[in-house]
Amino acid sequence: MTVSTHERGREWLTKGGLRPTKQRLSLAGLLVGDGENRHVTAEGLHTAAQTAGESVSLATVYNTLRAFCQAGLMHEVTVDGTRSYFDTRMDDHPHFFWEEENRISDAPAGELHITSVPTPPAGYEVAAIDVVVRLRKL
Amino acid sequence: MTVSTHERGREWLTKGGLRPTKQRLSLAGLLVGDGENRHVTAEGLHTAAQTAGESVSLATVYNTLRAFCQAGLMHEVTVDGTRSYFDTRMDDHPHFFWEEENRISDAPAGELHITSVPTPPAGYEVAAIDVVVRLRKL
DNA sequence: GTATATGCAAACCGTTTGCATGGCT
DNA sequence: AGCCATGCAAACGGTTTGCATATAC
Repeated sequence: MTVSTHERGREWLTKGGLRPTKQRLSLAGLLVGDGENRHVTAEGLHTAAQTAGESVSLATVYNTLRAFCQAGLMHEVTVDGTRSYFDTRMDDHPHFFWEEENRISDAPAGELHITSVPTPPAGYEVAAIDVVVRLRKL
Repeated sequence: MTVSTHERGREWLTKGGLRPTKQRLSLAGLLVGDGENRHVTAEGLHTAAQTAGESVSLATVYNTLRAFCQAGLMHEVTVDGTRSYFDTRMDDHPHFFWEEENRISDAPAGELHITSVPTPPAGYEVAAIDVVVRLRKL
């Protein structure tokens, strides 16, 4: 388990052309170690690292997440002005935002379809379409 | 012009059940005085008020925008973690986000259609669907 | 008169940065 | 050896808050 987790993290870093330092391996392991997509906040990932006994400073978590995004390994998702969310899944897809838990997750595939994307104004292109489905407890 | 601007602002406040103080009338006039929808940041509205010769403190702009939202007169739009945008148009509609100008506007009506909204998980309802089309200069 | 809105400045919170130290290749 | 990542703490920027004053009803 630990072995494959680390291997996966290491491969992931290699794919992004990033040097496999101890902290990056720790964080990469937490993010992609089990092959699932993950949605984290910097704070949350920092806590997860502490809990796992890894020593990574909060500043490094921020820097590392930024490096992962620049390397094309992750995605920043904006759903709430007060926090940044980072997603390991790279294709453009809709998210659920659980308002009372301050949490995001992928919206079930195929349940939301966008037809007829707006024509961008002259001189502009559509960089991405962010879709956030806000969920509220009944 | 000035007269009808003020009247519109006053009516708008009344509709939200808010006391028509001098500052609220100023801001309401700037927001809905010409009957158009507006997308503002707190900072931007504050500057607009200054320019118009109205004296409103930044804290009051924030408090007032929050009051307008709570009263159901406006909407907060999240497109960028670093700033809050407020929209006078109340129906659920997609936005353009102009990345290099840090500005939002309504996406042209009818050009984006969402079919088959995701089924909310048991115990939850869909509060809103936020759609942001990010535009980048070519 | 009473409740509520305003202004100011200070607190706040998530995020970023400067700089010295330590690790990777 | 040289470059780059890390950690810490301090700076940062947008937003909120506490408290005294002023205003609407």
